[in-house]
Amino acid sequence: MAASTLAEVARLAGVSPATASRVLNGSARTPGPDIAQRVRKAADSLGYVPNATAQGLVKASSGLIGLIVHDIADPYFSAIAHGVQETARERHKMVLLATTDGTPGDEHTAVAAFAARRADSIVIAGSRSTRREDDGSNAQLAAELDRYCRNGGRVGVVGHPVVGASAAEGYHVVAVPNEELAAELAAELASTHSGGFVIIGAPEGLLTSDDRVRGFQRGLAAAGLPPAEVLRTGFNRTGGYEAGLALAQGILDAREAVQTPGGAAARPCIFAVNDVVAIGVVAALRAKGVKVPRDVLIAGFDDIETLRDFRPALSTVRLPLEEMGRLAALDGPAQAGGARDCISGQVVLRRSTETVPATLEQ
Amino acid sequence: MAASTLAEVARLAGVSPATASRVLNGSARTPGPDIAQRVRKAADSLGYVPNATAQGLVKASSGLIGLIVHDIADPYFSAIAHGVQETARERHKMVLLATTDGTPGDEHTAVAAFAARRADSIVIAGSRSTRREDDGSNAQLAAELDRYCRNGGRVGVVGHPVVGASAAEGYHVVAVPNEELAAELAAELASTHSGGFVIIGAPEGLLTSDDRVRGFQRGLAAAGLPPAEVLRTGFNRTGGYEAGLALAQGILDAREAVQTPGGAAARPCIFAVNDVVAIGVVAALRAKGVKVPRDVLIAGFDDIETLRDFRPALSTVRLPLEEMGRLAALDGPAQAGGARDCISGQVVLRRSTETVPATLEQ
DNA sequence: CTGTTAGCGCCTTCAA
DNA sequence: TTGAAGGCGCTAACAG
Repeated sequence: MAASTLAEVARLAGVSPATASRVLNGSARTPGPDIAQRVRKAADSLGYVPNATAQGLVKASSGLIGLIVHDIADPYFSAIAHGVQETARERHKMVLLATTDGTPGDEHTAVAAFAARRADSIVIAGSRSTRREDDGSNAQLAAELDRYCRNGGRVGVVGHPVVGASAAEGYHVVAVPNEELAAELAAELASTHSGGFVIIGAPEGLLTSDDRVRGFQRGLAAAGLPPAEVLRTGFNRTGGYEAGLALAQGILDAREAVQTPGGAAARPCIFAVNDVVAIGVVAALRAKGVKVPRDVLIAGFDDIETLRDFRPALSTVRLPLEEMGRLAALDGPAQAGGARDCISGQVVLRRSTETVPATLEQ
Repeated sequence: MAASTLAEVARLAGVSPATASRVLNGSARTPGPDIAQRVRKAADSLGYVPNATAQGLVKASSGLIGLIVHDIADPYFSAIAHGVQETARERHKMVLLATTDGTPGDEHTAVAAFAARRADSIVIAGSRSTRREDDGSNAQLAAELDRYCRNGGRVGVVGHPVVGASAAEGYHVVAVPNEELAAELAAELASTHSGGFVIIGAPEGLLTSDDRVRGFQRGLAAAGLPPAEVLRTGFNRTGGYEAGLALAQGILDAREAVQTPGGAAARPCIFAVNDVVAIGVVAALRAKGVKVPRDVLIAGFDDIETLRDFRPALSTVRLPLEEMGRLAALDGPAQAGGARDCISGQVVLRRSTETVPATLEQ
């Protein structure tokens, strides 16, 4: 049994569908007050719910914002989703959700699905890749987005522009100064830490990770330090955990070795390219008996909500995740001219990189 | 500029729209191979994207699943959302997201919006309330859902049935044995813990919280213990934090007092009605210098993903959150007969309730 | 196997 | 101010 239609309401109210339509939606001005009353009563008694699908067909706008994330249960993405949702709310739109599990090939499918539903705009979060194996997916995604924009759709991307996408009308990037912030972080750490540095990054070709690695190295260089060793691993907690396991023994050995000569000066400092990875690293280290910051320092990136109650308190770079989502869901940058909003982050040092003498640590 | 239409494709291919439609979608069987080829090429060259809106209008199904949560950034809800998304994926549907910030009044609005978009089904997560002030919202929500179901919509609710909703066709509850599990938890804790118990619950009338409080008390009673004191606070981290602050001084005082007589036997055990609240409590306690489990034991409920890396490891009741979402998004219970699926949970004891002698603790 | 016809529910010209 | 007519893009019946 289908819902009642505008025609039924009109018939019951003894008016034409057109009139009913004018009353029930804000078409210019509501007709005669008496008529309006009748129509409204009829609609009410029938439990009339306007068919947004049909409305969307005749109007241009569908009132939908498409959102693409890797995993909605990941705190990084759910924070961004929260921001997108806020924009949607204040614009009286709804959010359509698609998840890709990080598979680039699924992105263009999602875009096509959104385009098919005539979403007013699309927000893409999640790291871009320039890896050889993703060339095909990138091309497909770029083509799909291009077409979508050409048809009047708006696209907001969090982080990097989609690889290969032409800077078409309606294409909008919320840029994150990953490199600069990573450099700042490195500078801050270098100012208090004298030991070696290790970077735990995602596989090369993941732009977000690459930027952060590059920035961190640049920061070290600027401080006159040698480049950090780079470990490549999965861009998630599991990847971090594996990297942590790989590092643990070395750290313990080094600690033993140094015990004799003098002090804990040699404890290394780890930079994980995001908090989720950092958390995985810490978990592995803890499992192996390595203590932070006693035996090793560590910093992450993003400042996800989870960190609020994570111990040891993790040094990181705070990103305004919700605002990034909010901005990406808007139709374009605040200032006209370039299709690019740039947000700002902030280095946040916490206990995980405190370099107080080891003897004072528990 | 609008996207190209089926008619354009048909014209370019020199066939009728009907034929083009048959080729581009799986209508029975694709027409002549040569024709099909032509149509496909035409569609390709025009960058044709079928208009799902129009398709939804003529067909019954819109391919949409509506999901209502309090806050998508809350790990409890994002885990459920993940499950819903999984079902959506395997059914080739998309998820429409609505958030209410816990405001019951927003729920019926969201349902109406979903109904307007002709969502195939709606999933509602988030605690039901029987508080007086929510009577109106409950009634509106029940009415809206009823109408939606009558029109052929399917509703899946996580936790409690919507207050006042008639058990209509298409209405489906994924029941959580909150009371039983809380009782089990109490029993387990009572078997190793001899001190007093304190429950930190949400305001009375929030069904999930009420069930857990009741179950916990029942479990204590079954173990021959007196009922726990119940503290009412907000059903979120902030509420937990405030409750924690309120408890901290008393715990410290009690600890001092007991120091003289004998041992740490009197340290209390806190049961927070969910993990998020428990985390807030722990944060407050930590800020006040109260250590867990040295000075106080604490357990939560849900086993959200965040707990994986939370220290001290928090005792809790594990709920299959993703599966709950998955089930709620299915059209009905596995076994026919009653519109009710019941999932099962499991008490998980971790360090936060370990009762080893205080002297062995760090 | 293909093309024609008739709507799905609604809005927006137009004419009255 | 109100009603009638046409069409948004697509599909499902019918014809041919």
